[in-house]
Amino acid sequence: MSRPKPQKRATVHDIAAAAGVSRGTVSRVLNGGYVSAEARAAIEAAITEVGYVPNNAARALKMRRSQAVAFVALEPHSLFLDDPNIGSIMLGANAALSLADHQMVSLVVESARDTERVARYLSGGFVDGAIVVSARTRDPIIRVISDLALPAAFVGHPPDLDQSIPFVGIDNAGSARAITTRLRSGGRRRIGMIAAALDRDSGIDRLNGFREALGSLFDADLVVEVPHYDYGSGVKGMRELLQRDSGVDGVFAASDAIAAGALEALREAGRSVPGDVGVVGFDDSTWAVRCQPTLSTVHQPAKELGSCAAQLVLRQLNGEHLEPGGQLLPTPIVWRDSA
Amino acid sequence: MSRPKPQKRATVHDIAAAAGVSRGTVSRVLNGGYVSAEARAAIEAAITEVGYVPNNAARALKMRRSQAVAFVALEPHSLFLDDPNIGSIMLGANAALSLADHQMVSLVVESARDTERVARYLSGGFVDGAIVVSARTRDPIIRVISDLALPAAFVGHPPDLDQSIPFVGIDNAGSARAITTRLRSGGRRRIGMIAAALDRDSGIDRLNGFREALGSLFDADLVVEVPHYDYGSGVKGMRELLQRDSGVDGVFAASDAIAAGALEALREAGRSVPGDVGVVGFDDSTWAVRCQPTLSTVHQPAKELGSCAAQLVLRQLNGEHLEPGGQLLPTPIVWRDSA
DNA sequence: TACCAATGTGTGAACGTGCACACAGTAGGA
DNA sequence: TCCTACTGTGTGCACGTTCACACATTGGTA
Repeated sequence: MSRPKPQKRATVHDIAAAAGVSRGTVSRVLNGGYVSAEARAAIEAAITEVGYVPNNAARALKMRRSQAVAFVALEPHSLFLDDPNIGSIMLGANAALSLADHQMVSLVVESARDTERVARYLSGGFVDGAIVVSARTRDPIIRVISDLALPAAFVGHPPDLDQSIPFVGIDNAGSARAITTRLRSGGRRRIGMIAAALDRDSGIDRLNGFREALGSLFDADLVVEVPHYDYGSGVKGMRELLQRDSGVDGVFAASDAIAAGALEALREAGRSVPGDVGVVGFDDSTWAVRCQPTLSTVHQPAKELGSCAAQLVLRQLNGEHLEPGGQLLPTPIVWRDSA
Repeated sequence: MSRPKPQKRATVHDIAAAAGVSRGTVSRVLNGGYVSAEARAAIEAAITEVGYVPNNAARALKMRRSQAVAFVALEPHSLFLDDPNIGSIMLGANAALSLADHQMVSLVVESARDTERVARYLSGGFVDGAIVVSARTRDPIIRVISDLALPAAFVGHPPDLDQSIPFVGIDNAGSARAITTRLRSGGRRRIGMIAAALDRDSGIDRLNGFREALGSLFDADLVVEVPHYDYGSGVKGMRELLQRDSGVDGVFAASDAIAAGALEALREAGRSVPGDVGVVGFDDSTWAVRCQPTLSTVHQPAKELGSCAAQLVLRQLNGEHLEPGGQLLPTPIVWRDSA
């Protein structure tokens, strides 16, 4: 595994020599400062001629800044493919970082091997900060960031999140309460839930909100737990729910993908939606409009979540001291056909 | 915008001092070499005590290698959200790079501003190579990579691709021909196509394959062009196709998302599928199984595309000289209910 | 004349790392 | 005894950049 060095590239020295000046002057042309018109012209000519590009690694070493921010997706396999929010969050973060002339680099964490490598990468000076999405309780990455005091922001927050790290999220409990209440106000009495991802704040809070909204109507037997927010979990979860109680007339699915799966299972079982059973989801993802019937759901401002998280990191990078805690973005309910 | 430097971090000097040895010995502990047992023990103790982490930026500068490979997604907005393949390709690439202990960093290019910044990033020494997905004809990024002679691989290849850059793809024309032929062999006569992304090789080749398969049956009037591979384009495209000829009995959609949209438009128009109209898609994405009816489609080995592209980059990084050209992965046809 | 400010340029040091080299001590064989 | 091989350690340099400083020239003012 002997790896040949890449071919030599032009440096500030080379263009200084070509333009007949010193490297200091070249640096001033690149970064601003007093430079005479003729020197500037000669240097710019030399730069375009040899096709010089500055070496970011050297700059990062000297400046202790890379102008890059990591976007860490702590996602198991299926989620990354089925969760439509992650893409929107990324695009929102990228847009905000782009405006501040920062490069977003996104890192996928799938395995333990990935975790260790990403931790090394984050601590190695290649990035100035990090946006962390969908962290689970006690994820090692959180520890690394906290130990390093790397400027960071979370999208959603795990229960044991270090209080010094700011976050942006939505009011999962409140939103779940609101949509469950509306479902209930339609006159439905036997309302179940397909709960998912109970190792994350989002999963736990949605379940809590559901329980609060039902009050005395709540029946723990009508809560089916599935591991992930995906379609397949929805199909299985709904089958299980029907088996536990064939009289359910309402279902709160912890995500749109789960709701779509539930619709499939209900079709299988010959139940009509919303006639026999009302179904509501969560996310307002592309799933919501392509289902039959279209889903009533909680709109999640994914793009805004991304850009807000980016802002939180950028503000820390500018030396601002953020008061601890986070902010919650509003989540309007979208009422469609499924309930 | 005065930005404070991050707090000082421990360096090799610090742990050398703490362990009572020289920096060279510390370096040998980290990278292998002759070190006595007691020196090693003292150094390792010092490392864990002060929580030392090596500075990758300095290492990258010295070694001219970063152990990182860029994954460049040249995707307009809608595609990144609607194309399920991009996620699988990413995961495949990440897995392969992970095994070789390389960090995958993915960069999103949405705007002209992004293009310029990503070009700078790629040329700045932060990555050793690049995987480029879904490049369009004459994309500036291609030029940058080619000028820099950055080890790279493409997933799919634009028509004017520099021959020295290897690629991995699928036989779009052959696959389109195959599935169109099977659709035709069911006895259908008025077969249309919803063609998309005609500024890319994939879009062009799928259209060509369709034309070849139909031969004399081909009617240019039954080809509707839409800009993207997404659901919305499918709905609009199918409406347009029905307007042009209400007698169509078969449709080849350039992607599963488009096919799903077409199903929606057909439902709107009161046509049954596959009774009145047979529909086939392309990608075998999650769309295919969640449609009603489920889609007959071309399976695209997204994960393998990602890992193959990663291998191509890794081989160049190991100094291997690749013969020009690319490789095409097989694409089995999956026959389901929609045709 | 002497002094200061403004403009323009060159030089040395440092960021943190890895590697080549020099050097020291020990052991074994001719 | 001398030469060589092996193990172990310290030092100087280079990677490419930016910044602080020194220095030079000009023109205006006390």
